[in-house]
Amino acid sequence: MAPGRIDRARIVEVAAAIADESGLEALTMRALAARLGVQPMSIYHHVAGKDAVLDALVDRVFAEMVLPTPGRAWREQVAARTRSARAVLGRHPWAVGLLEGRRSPGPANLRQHDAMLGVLREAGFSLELAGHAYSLLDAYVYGFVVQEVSLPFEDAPTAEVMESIMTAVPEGEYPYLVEYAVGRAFAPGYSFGAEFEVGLTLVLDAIEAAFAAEQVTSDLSATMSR
Amino acid sequence: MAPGRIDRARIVEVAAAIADESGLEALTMRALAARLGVQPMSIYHHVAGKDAVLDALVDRVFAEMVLPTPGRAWREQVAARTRSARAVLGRHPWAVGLLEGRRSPGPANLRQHDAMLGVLREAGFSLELAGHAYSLLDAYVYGFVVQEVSLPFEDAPTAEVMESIMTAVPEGEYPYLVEYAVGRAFAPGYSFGAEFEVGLTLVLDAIEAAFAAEQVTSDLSATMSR
DNA sequence: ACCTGAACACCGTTCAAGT
DNA sequence: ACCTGAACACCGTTCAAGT
Repeated sequence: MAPGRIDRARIVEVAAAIADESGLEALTMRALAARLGVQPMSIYHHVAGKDAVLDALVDRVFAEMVLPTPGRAWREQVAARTRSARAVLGRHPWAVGLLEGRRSPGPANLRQHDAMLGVLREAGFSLELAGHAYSLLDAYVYGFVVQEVSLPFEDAPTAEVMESIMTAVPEGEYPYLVEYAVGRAFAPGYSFGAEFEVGLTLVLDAIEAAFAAEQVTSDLSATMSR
Repeated sequence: MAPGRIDRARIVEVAAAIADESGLEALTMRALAARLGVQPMSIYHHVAGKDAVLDALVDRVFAEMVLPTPGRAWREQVAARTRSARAVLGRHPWAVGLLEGRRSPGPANLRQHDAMLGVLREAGFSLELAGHAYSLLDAYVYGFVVQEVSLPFEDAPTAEVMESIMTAVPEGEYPYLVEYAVGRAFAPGYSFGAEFEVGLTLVLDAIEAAFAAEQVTSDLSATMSR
């Protein structure tokens, strides 16, 4: 591509690269322009402003997630898309913060919603229960990622980090927290990331149970109306 | 208080007021100073910088949440604190966005963690299961609030909003989403907020079942070692 | 000890001008 | 049609100075 030739897609692509590499606060219109080899004002010829770039960025993230496909094994489809969503949001840790307050879902976001509802509906979920299930699953993914990106350390804490945290805690102030840190969170082999599958299983179990209960009721009413 | 006399507590209090009234983007050091009746630079005498103000702001939010107290009825205690967390985060919609990437939990945050783990441990949860349960519950609350603050409308959508959303959607692109909107989300009486209790019940049911399963195993091993 | 004035190195965006 | 230069009204923060 010739320098100075830019379009909407390229702007969003470069914006994502900057955010991935240097964080959201490094993503300024001026930095974006510099990386595109163009003056800041040129960008405004292709997008309405920074907010439009951020909206597009969020939708780009949704586009990276796997789309579930309807079929008999709803649980596997839903699990796959939920794992994918978590992985994608983990790869772009700025994305979940960007989500907050952004009230204009893009096409990729809508497509995700549509596909998830489709899987549940085709599996036989009522409209109500499909809504409950999707809202719970999405809340879980978003919330888990929020937790992950606000851990006081990245990946596993080093011995020094653990030491500094423990000494910073006033003696006896947080007994259960200390018990948990010593006995589990700071124990060798523990990683917070592994909690994801545990929670996902609990959530899916709960949804499966609710679905089973619904099936029983609808079978019953079908029988009764016969 | 005499004008020009400021301290850390007052700075954080006024910062919260600005964010509540006008959003996070309105919270600038200069606006904060103006409202405190002081020059911008005076603030730096009491806090390290804007980041310290934001950290304090987050902890102020945690301090607003109800603290669970240990007791026999763990499920009620946990439900109460989870509802309280959701209500508080809903009252300060900027808070959940602030959480992201903030890796220095304050005392009120630690106290919340400690109290929740305390309730579960005193009820007989193993360290592992207490961790699973708390991580799931917190993910649910954070994620639910993220969803709530990124709905395409505030509270219930007006007829015009619904109309404009529906006409903006390409014909037949999102069949399941349209079905859900027409049949449920835009139906009279529906409010997304009500999904919270449904999801919370599912989450608590799942935790209760896991706890029961754990009790059975530990009773069994107690019997076998006799 | 606490507050201030001036300044620095940034922002996003408007507007009028270039080609 | 697309890009630019200069400017405006902001930011957070440093530094040296006041009281």
